[in-house]
Amino acid sequence: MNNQLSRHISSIISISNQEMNEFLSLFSEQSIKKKSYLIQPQDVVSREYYVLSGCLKSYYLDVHGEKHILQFAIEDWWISDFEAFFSNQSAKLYIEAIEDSTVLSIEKSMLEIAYMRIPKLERFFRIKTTAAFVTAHKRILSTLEKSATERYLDFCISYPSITTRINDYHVANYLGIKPESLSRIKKALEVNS
Amino acid sequence: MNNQLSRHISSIISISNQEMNEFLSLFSEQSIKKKSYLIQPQDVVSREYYVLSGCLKSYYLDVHGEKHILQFAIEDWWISDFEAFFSNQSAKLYIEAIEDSTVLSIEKSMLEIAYMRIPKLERFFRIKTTAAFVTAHKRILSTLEKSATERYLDFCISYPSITTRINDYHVANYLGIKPESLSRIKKALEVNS
DNA sequence: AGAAGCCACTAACCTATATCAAGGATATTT
DNA sequence: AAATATCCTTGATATAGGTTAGTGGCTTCT
Repeated sequence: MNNQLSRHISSIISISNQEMNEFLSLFSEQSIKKKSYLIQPQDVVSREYYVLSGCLKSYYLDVHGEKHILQFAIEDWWISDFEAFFSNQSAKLYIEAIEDSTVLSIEKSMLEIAYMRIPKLERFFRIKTTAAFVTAHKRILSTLEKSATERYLDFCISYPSITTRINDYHVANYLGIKPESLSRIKKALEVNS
Repeated sequence: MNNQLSRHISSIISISNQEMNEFLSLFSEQSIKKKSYLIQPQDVVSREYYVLSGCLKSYYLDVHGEKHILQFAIEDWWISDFEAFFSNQSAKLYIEAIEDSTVLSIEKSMLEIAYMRIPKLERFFRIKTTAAFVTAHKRILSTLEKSATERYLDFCISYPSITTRINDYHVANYLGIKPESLSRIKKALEVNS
């Protein structure tokens, strides 16, 4: 089936070819055009997505109309409205493609069946979730401790492949500052270098 | 062995008495006095902790000497320097008791053995980690979207049992503001109520 | 009970980032 | 290539929260 996802899984757990094929058969592939949505608020979130190519973002649109980006996802990353997916709530987030993208997705009920048939998958997703949890904690610490300038520099270092692909206002939304402020921050950094 | 932990586990997965006892036997119990530490920076973090009673916090002390609280933990919560624990790095965080507390702890190598003998535990910790991940994402959104006043009110609603037990400067450290600011915020809230 | 330290509050001033407004630069579409 | 929409930059002004400093009231220890 899909080589990219199978390599991704094999890098974390060992699993027989038969089990791998059985699991991969539960995924379906879809293309999504830039600026269109995989998920919008109120949707039932029955799927999580694995990115084969392209770039997407998940964000919350607050009552003032401000976007707040929770995560970006490029090749080999997983994305969904995880709160809604795990808790069977309706979506609060948008998942939007910021480049033409291709994703694989699996439905929650299929995933539960897979957990029963192939218990090792619990381990795979436990380890993936643990890494995501640690990343989220790092981001919390970063916002508590650091100035917008420092967070911008951290972002550029942590996600160089994303920084160069997306517009600055996405980065500003992620950092929790206004595009105008990011512009000023970048200007100040140029002067000092 | 320990009833409290066994109830906690049984609320999430079903597991035989024998497996439960085998797992619980891997934990050791310890008491810890208020203001003393389970973990300090540079420590090897080989254990994660389950709180039986009391209250602890995990925090990062930045280069300016500011504390930034990542999490509190009261009865039935898990706490550790998870980044260090999962990645086998030395600690960056302090875990400090803010009340006299009792905890159970398990060593990482023991946990790995338990995963092999009782694969259902992968499921238990996957589900716990997923919940923690979702909580962390909510906190990230909260800091992106909300003012300090709103976050303070959210905190009081989300963790009423913690708010009443700890000093305000802990809450300020958690919210990412100064105790002086929290004091002003509380005063402003009184006037408007 | 007295001393010491800790914690909450207040006030005046300071700074980083937001807000509002406008213009210029780059992409994208036709 | 022109037209249009997006994106970035800049300036003037506003504001939330930080900083510094002082006071007084609690705890906790002896």
